[in-house]
Amino acid sequence: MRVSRDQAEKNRQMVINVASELFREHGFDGIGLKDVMEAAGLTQGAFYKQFASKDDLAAQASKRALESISGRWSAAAEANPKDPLGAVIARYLSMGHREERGAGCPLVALGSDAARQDADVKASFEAGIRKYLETLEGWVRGANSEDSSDRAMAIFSTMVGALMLSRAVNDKRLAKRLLQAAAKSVIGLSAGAAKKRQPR
Amino acid sequence: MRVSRDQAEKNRQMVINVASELFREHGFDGIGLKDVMEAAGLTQGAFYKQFASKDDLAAQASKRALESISGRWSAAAEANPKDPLGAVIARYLSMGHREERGAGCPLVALGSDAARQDADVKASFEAGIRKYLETLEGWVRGANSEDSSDRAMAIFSTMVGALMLSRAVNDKRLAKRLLQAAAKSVIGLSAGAAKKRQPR
DNA sequence: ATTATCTATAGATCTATAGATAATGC
DNA sequence: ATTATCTATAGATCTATAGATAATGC
Repeated sequence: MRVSRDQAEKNRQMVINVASELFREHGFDGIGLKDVMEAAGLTQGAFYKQFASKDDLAAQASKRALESISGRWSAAAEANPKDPLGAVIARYLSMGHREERGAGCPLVALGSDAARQDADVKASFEAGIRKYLETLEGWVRGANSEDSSDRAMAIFSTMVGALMLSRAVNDKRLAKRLLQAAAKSVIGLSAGAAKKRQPR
Repeated sequence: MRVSRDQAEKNRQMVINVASELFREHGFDGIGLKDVMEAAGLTQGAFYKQFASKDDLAAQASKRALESISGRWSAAAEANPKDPLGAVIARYLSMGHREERGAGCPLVALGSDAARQDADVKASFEAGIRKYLETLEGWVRGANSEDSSDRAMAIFSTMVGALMLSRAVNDKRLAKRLLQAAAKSVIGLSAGAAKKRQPR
């Protein structure tokens, strides 16, 4: 029954990966440890040698999910160095992303849930959010660095909010309009209509 | 044990009100019917004479929560007819709202959860979202009606997204910056920098 | 007579733990 | 000898139902 340390570590990673998907699909409270472990090819009993608690797994799975999407942004940006933001929003604000909860942005899939979780889970989310903001800031033109930072935050909020709203409605036409309106606005914001704002 | 029809209806309304708060605080899966009924001053057994299922209550409580916030927007707007949007975002994008999950915007508190619920719950959310967008559209200046509609959607997405992100992080300073950056952006968007867009 | 609410419970499921088992690592 | 995983289970909790009770509504 015992497996090698190498295999044990691989199993642990598999559990985190599987959990990062299942949590995004069903919420932290919507899926049990039994289902997670079985999806990873193990039984429930192995769980507590790998993790301290369900909350512990939630924090690690959140971290993994955020890193995986962060990786996708980098890839999209590299594939389109002239317009990285355009490449990212074309995918992020798409109906495809709307319908792909388990593999999509964890902030949208679990953002409301995260607010109710313990500090460790929130720490995973916070680290992920900082990372996204940093990346966006590099893609955005502002009057100064504070302005760029504000702009990145507004853009990110718009993206996250639009995708979440699009998933909360039944009507696909409304969902699509929400995504498109957000895309239009984000493009406008990134171009930088830095009018009133003076450097300090 | 039996109460009058009048009282029974009052009890039902009380359950919906209580549920609309508890769901926002703990999520649809984070609170049991026993706790909801007890918070309403009844016992668990009375539930199924009042509602068909937990999903049924979720749909009705969502509707109630969205209507209650919608009412607050109207009140804020009436109190400040010269700048209704300003009045609403001053409250919506505040740290006070961030810390008041149970009584705050249900889209932020339950948006991620709503995506996983049945069509009835989503219908409640959709109706609420349409109402907010309609209200916002009246407060926004656009080059034409389609443009106003797009603007309203982008503004609403920004507000919802920023509040959700602010709740998903531990650091209150970052939370506050997210809310302020969103407020700044929303004010800019509502003023209407309708440059490139020509009427059709 | 009807029925809103109560107590009690069925049956499923959830997190976490205990002890057995069998393969690894020394 | 150690330990990763397994089977089994404790104890709590969840949704939903059944039957009793007592007040309403006719």
